[in-house]
Amino acid sequence: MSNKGITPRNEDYSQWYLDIIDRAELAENSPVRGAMVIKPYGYAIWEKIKEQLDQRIKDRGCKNAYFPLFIPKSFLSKEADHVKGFAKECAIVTHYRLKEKEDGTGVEVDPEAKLDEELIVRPTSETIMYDTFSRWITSWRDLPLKINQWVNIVRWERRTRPFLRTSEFLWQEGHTVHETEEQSLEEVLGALEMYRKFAREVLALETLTGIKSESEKFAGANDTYGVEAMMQDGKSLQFGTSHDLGQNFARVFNIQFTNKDGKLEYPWQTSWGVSTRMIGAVVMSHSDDKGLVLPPKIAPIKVVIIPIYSDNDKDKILEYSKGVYNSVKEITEDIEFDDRDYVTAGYKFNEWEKKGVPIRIEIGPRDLENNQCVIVRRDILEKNELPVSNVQEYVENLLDEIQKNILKRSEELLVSNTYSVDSYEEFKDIISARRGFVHAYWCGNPDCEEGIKVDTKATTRCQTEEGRKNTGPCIYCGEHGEEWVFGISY
RNA sequence: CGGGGAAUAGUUCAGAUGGCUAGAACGCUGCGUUUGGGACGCAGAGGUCGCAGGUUCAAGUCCUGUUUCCCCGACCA
Repeated sequence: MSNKGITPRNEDYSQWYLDIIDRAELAENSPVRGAMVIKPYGYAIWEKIKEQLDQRIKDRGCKNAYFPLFIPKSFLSKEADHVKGFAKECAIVTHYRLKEKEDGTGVEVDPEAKLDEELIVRPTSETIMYDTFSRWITSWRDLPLKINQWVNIVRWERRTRPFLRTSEFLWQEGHTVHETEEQSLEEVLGALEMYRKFAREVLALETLTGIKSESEKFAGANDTYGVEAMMQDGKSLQFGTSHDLGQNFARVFNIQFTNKDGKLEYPWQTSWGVSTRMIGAVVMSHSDDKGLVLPPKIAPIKVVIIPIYSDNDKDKILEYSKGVYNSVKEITEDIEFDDRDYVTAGYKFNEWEKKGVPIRIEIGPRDLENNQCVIVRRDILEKNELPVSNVQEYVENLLDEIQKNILKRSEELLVSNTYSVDSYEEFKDIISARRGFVHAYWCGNPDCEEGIKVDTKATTRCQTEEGRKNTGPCIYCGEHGEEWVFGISY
């Protein structure tokens, strides 16, 4: 299918996903919406992301583990606020066996095999992990405990959108337990900062980080912090969170430890996660009319080499370009040699651009003659001729340069779509005309927040550290308020 | 869960007022010519028109029911 004429501001972003996802046809009558198949190319992007983030998580002292997919219903009943946030959108296992239908037309659920206690397919793993933690932790010597897992989770969303909201998705969830409140707060902010830096350095995304309002925070947390990226249409996309859980879960799951003074205490906990939504953020932030633009650090294929030949010079050109291939391969393993002879060169150019491959090297008769090659960079689609002797060094620098340039564009997008307003009129004008991030004063009253949402569709995205210090009259009611960032969220 | 729309080839769709032996584009297969920006010619394969009833000499088209999908809200990462 063609993807010609896609504009970055076109809200039908699903066109950008053609190379990386597909849909699964699930059973008839299934209420599951938006079942997502991640294609090999899309999964390779995820593996790149995963590998680099996993290293950073381990550098923070976390160890990877795996906890069960199924959570006993009673676990979710323990934390009242927590269950309020998830109970309504869970998949529930009620039976454990099928049997053949008597008329021989297939299988049906065996009514004899009803579970005494239903199992919930994890929407997040706090409860199942903390039940175990209560047995792992007895002494201050067991702390801090830092556990991470890479798993799938299920949330029975009423409305799904490819990559941004699917009923099943992949993520990483980190869970830490600490002796003191200070240590846990340090962890919450540390994880948030890890995400912010990861977004900048690997995904080439400038983000806004800060604390969430009461209505936006995670059910069961004292405070939630978020990582917000800005899409090209000015809408905001939250792709990561970090929660200060306080002692809420420790109390209900009875996690206790004996401190250095011999006293029994509840520890302080955090949890934080990012999901496949990150891929959505990358795609929607960087892509252009020709397709994806992937930052080199997460591109499954960083360089593609396209030999251009006719029958009479085929062997010579293949041999020559293979030499260039071998040379570049010393820099990166993520390289593709596209010698398919059943599609034309123009078709290949287009195809690799659609997939967002950062660098393309074209080699044809002219290059063979001049001992050169043609290098095209995906981010700005600039074409250069280059002596083959310089290829290695040039490619290495260019990958770096592309990564930096994409980040720079992301920074500029965020800066140029960030506004400060004092009046509600001004607020409404900017939100409706440009969306973006709008700094404004808000008194903290949920009614004002809700009123603003009803009027403008904008919600509080987060409050930055400086924002807390800036005060002024609430744009909605005029009462004393602090500065918050508003935006329209995906 | 509210409000709209749609269901016909692998995909996107066309088939006013019933006449169909159901089409197009792209994709797919074969042969040949091509290959520096999505190549071209020729030949082919591919559909019980979402499902179930009904009206009619005749239903993709009209009626009833049903299911699914998409979009917009509410809810959420």
